[in-house]
Amino acid sequence: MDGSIDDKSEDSPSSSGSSQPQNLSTVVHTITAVPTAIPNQPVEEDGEGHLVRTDTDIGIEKRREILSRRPSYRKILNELSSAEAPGIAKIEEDKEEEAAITSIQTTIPSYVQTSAGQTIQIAAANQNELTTQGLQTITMTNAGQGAVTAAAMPAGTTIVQYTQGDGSQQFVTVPAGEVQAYQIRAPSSLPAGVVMATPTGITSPQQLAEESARKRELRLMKNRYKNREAARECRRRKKEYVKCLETRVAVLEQQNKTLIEELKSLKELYCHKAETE
DNA sequence: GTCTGAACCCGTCAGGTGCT
DNA sequence: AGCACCTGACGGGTTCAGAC
Repeated sequence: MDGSIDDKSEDSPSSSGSSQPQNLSTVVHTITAVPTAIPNQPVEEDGEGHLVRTDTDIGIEKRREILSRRPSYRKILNELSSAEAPGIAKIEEDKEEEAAITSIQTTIPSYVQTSAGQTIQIAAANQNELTTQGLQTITMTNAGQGAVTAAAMPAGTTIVQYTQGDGSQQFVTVPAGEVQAYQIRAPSSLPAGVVMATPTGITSPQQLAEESARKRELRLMKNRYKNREAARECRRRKKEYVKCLETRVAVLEQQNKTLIEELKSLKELYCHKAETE
């Protein structure tokens, strides 16, 4: 790993526990390299309550063993439901779920990268409504702006404006001169709603390097988004799986009770019969 | 009112798995 | 081999109940 991106403060405003859509017009540009914990290594307490990683291979092997034995929740649950009693729901991508996923996809933010390596998030209420046709640029003169805005934006800052399908307008700002250097396009390789801005007329190696770094960052961003969704799904399935197991336990306990009762009554019947004979 | 620990949720990363 | 997907682990945030 070349250092992870600590984007919790801005890239993930919803990390507070509520999974709301990310705020409109959020500027996403904090990319801080921090040492990441290496997961999947055994952990020990250091005596002060702090967790310290150790290098014992036992933990790794154990985990491998567990991993190699454990199929996905989807598989487990589906097997359970096919082999077991009714009432245990199969995990499948029903239409409701698909609809939900679609709605998530259509509300994801869009990103435009600047040449400074910053990523500006364009939050579109519906990605289908984010069209290049709706894009306009306004170059600020820095005169007569409101106090806060003027202070935050240097002269010549360009505002990218786009109009959404519902008529509402969104603005993002880009440092002077950068917008002119970009073509806004939506490549098919990006997730829905992610707009990539590519500089035109790149010639120098430095620009190429910058561009490849930008592409890498966009790819990572795309992966993170996908993985975020995947993690949500995984947790949902896990919950469902646990619920299913709980239901199964309850059913089996009830069966057990019934069988014990049956055994009791049969025993009594047998004893009674033996006495009379 | 403040502290604290537990429970829960979320995003991210790494590594495994299955498919092409 | 490369890719997409899945899931465990981790760290951080929030909420809430109980102790002081």
